[in-house]
Amino acid sequence: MATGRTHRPATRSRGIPEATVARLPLYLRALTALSERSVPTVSSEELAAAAGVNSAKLRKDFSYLGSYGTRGVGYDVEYLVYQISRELGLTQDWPVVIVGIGNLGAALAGYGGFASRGFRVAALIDADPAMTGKPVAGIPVQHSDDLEKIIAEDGVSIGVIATPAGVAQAVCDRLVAAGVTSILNFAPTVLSVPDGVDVRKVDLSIELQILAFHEQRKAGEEPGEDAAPQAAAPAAPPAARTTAQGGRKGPDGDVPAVMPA
Amino acid sequence: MATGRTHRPATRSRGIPEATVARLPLYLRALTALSERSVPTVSSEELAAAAGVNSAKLRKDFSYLGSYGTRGVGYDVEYLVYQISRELGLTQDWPVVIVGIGNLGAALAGYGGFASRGFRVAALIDADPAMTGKPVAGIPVQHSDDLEKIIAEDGVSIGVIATPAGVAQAVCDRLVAAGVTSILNFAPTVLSVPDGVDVRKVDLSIELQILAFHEQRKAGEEPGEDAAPQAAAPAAPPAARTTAQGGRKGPDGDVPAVMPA
DNA sequence: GGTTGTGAACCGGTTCACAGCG
DNA sequence: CGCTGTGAACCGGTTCACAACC
Repeated sequence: MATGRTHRPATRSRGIPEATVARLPLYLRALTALSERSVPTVSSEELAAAAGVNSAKLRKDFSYLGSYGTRGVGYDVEYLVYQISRELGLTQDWPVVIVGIGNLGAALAGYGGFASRGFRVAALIDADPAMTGKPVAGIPVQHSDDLEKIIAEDGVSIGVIATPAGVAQAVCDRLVAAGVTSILNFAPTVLSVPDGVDVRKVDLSIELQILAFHEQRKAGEEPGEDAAPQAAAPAAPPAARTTAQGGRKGPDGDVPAVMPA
Repeated sequence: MATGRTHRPATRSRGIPEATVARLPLYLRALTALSERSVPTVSSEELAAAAGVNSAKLRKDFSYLGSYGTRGVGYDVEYLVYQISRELGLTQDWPVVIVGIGNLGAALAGYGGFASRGFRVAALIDADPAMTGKPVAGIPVQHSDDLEKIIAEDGVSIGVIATPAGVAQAVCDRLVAAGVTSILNFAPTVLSVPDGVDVRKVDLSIELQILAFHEQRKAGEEPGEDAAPQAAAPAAPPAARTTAQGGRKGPDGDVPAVMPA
């Protein structure tokens, strides 16, 4: 989530927890698969397994949508597919623009999951004049000069930013000014937007770093093998750290005398 | 589930909250930018703004790492960069394999943020023999037959899956069997892995659906009443389902074909 | 003065366990 | 019976606000 608050004006009626909303697409995917196999009903247990969550959580999630199940039986697959789709707003068509048609943008344009589920790539936009007119994934790239016009004409409210980090904020500002109120950001930058605009980010490098953290810990936990290869440190002790870490240090003493040098 | 206990074996000492870990990369990025501008110190307030969080949260996060700040002054940028890097395990080199060199895989291979920060693309792997040997982002693609060998030889512990959903689980299984213990999954599937293996997923379509949910709500909030447009509803209420169980829905059930798939 | 570090209150979300119902 | 729906306990994380310290 980005800056400011946008949510819940005390509207307790439509109050679906954010965590639940984030899982609905997961349930929907599992249900769609069941639907394709013509499975008529599922129990919370089965569906939960397919979605990779536990059944209590799933039932609680569904309870926010209403009582769509049948005790002793389970959930009607088709019915639930429809209810979740509607709740997520997928019964309507969402035109989306992708800005920045580099490797990533091109990959996104061709991504299958994009076209499905009510999302439609309304336009591909790039600042490079050499790209203009070139079809990518069957859609001709348009020049960013026309960004505002494109958004207005197609009534686009969702924008995907796949530009270099350096221009992401500028692109974001233009998108927002043109009327976009939801942004999916692939650029490694923190975007700031006015209230009422939602931003979600997808950041490869952050994900990898989180994995590295756990990976490192796994290595350190193993028997004998001691962690912390402790590479050469960029020598940068805290300015006036002279008097030692007298008081508290960390959760538990951290490494002895943090001194890199 | 052998021990039921998975990760975090009562990690009392090194107990950094998961939410904090997820933010460290963000702080690191902001700090790196400051470092490049030769800024010597930052206050929690400034750094928090740059990272898009609030300062209390940032200070609390840092408190889990240790007392690395100076009261009345702030944090030493270089020192903090080092400490966070070390905490995240970025002071060592992490060889990574990318499996599935389609549009997305190729984009990832060339992604800048990948190479930086201690991650190194050790190999690109694809099942298509026509791809074998072809250089992508300067790295020759290898055939998936050699997956196990590649992982063993390079000591790869992090794998990125960018294959079609249909083969993602199979690829995952092979990666894990070969010794990979952290997986970043771009395929729209729930992967199941044994205990001790971490999986993080990046799912474009889920992100879009979450945005659509909020977008829909924004549209509905404007007027005083929240009566949804309500498209043609499917006849499948749970109540009347008493005996209808046997008569299955069959091919085009009664629900509007909301999605292609 | 300024800013960190942190106990304590608070809040959202998860899990438990069982009542309710088919 | 079996399975859903949900109140209540629980837990992790966020925010508050202030004491500790430079």
